[in-house]
Amino acid sequence: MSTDETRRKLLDGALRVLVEQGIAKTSARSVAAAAGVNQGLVFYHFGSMDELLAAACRYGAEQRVARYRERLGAVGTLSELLALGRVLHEEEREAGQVAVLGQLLAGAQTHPRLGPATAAGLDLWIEEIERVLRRVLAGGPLDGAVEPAGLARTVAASFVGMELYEGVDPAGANAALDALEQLAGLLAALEELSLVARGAVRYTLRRKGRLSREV
Amino acid sequence: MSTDETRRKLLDGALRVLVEQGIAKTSARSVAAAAGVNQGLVFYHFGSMDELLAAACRYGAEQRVARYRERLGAVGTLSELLALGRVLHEEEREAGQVAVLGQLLAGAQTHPRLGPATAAGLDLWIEEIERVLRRVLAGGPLDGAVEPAGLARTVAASFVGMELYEGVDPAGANAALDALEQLAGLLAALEELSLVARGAVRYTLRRKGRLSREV
DNA sequence: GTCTATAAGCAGATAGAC
DNA sequence: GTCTATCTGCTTATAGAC
Repeated sequence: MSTDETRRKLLDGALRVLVEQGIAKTSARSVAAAAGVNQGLVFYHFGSMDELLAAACRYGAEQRVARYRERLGAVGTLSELLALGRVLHEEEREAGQVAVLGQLLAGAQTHPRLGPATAAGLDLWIEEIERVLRRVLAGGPLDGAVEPAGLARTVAASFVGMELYEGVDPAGANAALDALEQLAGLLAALEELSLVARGAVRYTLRRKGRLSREV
Repeated sequence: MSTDETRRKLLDGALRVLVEQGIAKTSARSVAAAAGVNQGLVFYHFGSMDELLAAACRYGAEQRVARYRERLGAVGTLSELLALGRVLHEEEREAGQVAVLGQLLAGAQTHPRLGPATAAGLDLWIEEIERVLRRVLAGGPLDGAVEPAGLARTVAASFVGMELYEGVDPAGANAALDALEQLAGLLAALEELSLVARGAVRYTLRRKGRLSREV
């Protein structure tokens, strides 16, 4: 069998075990079994379990982000971004892929090699989110008031937290997402304010921002 | 030694190992060593590791929530809540206690007994947050537009995600928190809008809400 | 590149002395 | 209630045949 094919099988197997059993049960044996290859090949191809997990993290994040790149690129308004967010959440929850990032984030505390790899995987998501946010916020009342780079990181981290929360309390997570939708809807609504109201809001936000910088 | 004292030592030991080594390295042996007691006592007092972890989760959450209950009760405005949130984040990050919830959330997928216990631990936080939100949002422009119960869950889940993110990218987490602060500051500023602007905003939000319910 | 076999060690959990 | 000793099974990782 070709090197690439076995490597790919192991990476897919690692992601599947992470999704189905969590980081605690993700061992060289369980991954090899899921991949349908011999256990020793984990170490032949990746050297250690840490390296396999790090590679799987990158591999999985690339796959998922590529899956949404086109749809994210088509987003032009905050409302559209919001709608895509809910779709994305449903699809990722079903596939269990965002929870994998949570598993790896938790495991990163023990496996030091895993920290940078997980951060890199998250960065792939953050990069896409930031690009969309920059486009969507431009010209609106939030333009200049919120840093897109930071907001993208907030969104990504919250998303991961939400997926982990969903694992222990699906009803609670649903209520949380509804509230988030309401909140984001309010922001989107701000963009449709009448001109006079918008002017007053912008004035107040600016004054507020200056004050808070002085304090 | 009394039953209670040994139990408490084991609970404290479990939390310490969870903070310092993560769920993956939290074993009966490591916890007993941290607690300074014999390994067999884990099973005498708790029956299994799952039960010990579940009990430690509740125990830790109760401790931490009690620590902030008074300060949370003194919060009267969104700005004050925001300021306390940042303080709370700093203190919890230092103690590593919120990351413990992340560790347990990740582990809950494998240890089924851990799921409900972790959800219960999170609920202690959510309950406090919800109470404050209800008080702070009352009368403001967001009153009636966002469900406090759902928003409290969003805040809690995002907080956990943020703590896990901080573990792999402290600079990124800091940028994320700054953006969150900007965003929350904008919401707080909305409460200080002039009367005419506030009326326009409320009108727009109501119309928007009705529309989105129709769609 | 892939296989089997195995080393060395840690896991959860229990039995029985004290 | 606490201790030691131990069972069983799983872990990462390697050596060496094919």
